[in-house]
Amino acid sequence: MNIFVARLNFKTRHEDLEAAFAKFGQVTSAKIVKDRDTGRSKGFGFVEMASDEEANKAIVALNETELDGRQIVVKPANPKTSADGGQA
DNA sequence: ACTGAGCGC
Repeated sequence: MNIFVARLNFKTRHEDLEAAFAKFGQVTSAKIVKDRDTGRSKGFGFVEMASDEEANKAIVALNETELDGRQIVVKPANPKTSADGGQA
């Protein structure tokens, strides 16, 4: 289950997401999206969990909650499929 | 160093 997390604190790290979601289930992967050129946090990230149901309740549990001193938005992530071509 | 809606190389 891929999870999209937005409105993160700019100093929040990937391990912070992993720790936050790991409290509700097993986190398979967690990543903070940073700027490719400067390396600064874009303020959002992605979390992948092994259990879909735990990920789902983790979303409703961590959505609009405070993380690292900032309220975050947690939603199911969209597929990375592009209109040009990618995943079929 | 800063900013604050939104989807990752």
